[in-house]
Amino acid sequence: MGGALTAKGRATRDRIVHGAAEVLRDRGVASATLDDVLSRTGTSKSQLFHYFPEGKDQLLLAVAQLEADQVLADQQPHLGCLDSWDAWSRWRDAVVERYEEQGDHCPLGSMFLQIGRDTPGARAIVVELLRQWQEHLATGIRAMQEAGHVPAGLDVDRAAAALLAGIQGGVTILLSTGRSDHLRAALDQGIAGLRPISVP
Amino acid sequence: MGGALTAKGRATRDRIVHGAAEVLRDRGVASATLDDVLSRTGTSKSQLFHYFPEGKDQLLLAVAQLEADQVLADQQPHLGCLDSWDAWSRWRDAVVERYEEQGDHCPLGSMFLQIGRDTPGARAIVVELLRQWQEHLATGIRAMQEAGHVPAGLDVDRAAAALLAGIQGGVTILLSTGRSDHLRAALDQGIAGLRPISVP
DNA sequence: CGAAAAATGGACCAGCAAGTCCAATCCGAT
DNA sequence: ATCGGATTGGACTTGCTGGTCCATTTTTCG
Repeated sequence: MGGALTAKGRATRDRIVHGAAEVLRDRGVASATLDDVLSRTGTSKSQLFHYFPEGKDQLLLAVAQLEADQVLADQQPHLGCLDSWDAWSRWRDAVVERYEEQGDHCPLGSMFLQIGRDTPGARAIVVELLRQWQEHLATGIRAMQEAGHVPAGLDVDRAAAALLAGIQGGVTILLSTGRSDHLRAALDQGIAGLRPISVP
Repeated sequence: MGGALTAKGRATRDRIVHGAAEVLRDRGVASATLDDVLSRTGTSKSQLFHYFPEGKDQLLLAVAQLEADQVLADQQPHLGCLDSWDAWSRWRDAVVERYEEQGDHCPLGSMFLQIGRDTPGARAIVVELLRQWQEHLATGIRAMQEAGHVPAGLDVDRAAAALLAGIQGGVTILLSTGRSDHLRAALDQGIAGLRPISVP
């Protein structure tokens, strides 16, 4: 596995990972089998185990990483420049749209049930995703603070944490019920909480 | 299955369901087998399939219902009488404590990955749980409103939805990271959002 | 070119777990 | 007591799925 990977090999490996991601999206983690992946990607078992010697878990981990990267990528460029109320609003819409489109499957969430949350690699992926996500939010809030749009006294990290929790929960509920009301409410309230108190 | 259940039969059925719940908590849904349940409860396969003719899914569904009921029960009596700021504070502490103790497993969440979210029964259970939960919150907010502790103009259902989303997300993050910061932040901010704007 | 390394095909294996079946036993009602 | 239905025991079947193995082809590189 070291560095011995030709261009062809890398291509095959990528094909397997991406194909596996598709299969997991379609069939769900619980019922997706290696043979599904093989037939979808037109590869053989020996190839799969050649590139993922540790088997299914290793493949799932690779897919999890792929999906994790996608989560933040799908929120760009909005998430990267939260420096005006308008930008926050556009980001909000992007988040709602992304998860409404995603439908009723949760590529990342399901994966950790299968792999086990305490696997060294698995936990690291989700922790790192959450960290980066929250950092982006905090950066945005600080930018607003410096521009005087958000009260200076506001606890940035706490606000970012609460907002992130609201999103997570909103998505969870969207997955369970098919309705995005909670996600919208959480986003709106989270953002509203940043605004300075309007003195009548 | 109809009404033909003697006292002994009912006892056995209950023993199986509760034993299954224990096994799922210990081993996790993914790796729990029917044989685990049997050896834990000292029953035989024919008994299990006698009381759950539709097999494993039916058993999991029964366990899911059990766990769903437990979620709200564990928040009582606080959740039922959210009529003062002090009561809200006690409820908050109860929620945090409950989920900190629960550790890193999510009996309900994991179950739906296994059963499939679109199973007729599965979705109904979680939807009903969320509905009741949110209703309790809304009732509490309305009580506070009538007592004049919460601004009359506040959109109760929206606030309850956002708070519920925050809790869900906080718990999700607690499960993933082991830290309860987000849950606490979401609860605090959600409750703080109810308070009237303090005019300096 | 030619050898070594990488990539590939696909048959095969092993184990496990859900579900079936039938015989044996218990229990309540007549 | 006894008859019928409820309950129980546990061996057996069946299908699937992750994983192994080795022969073959392709690529790389001196």
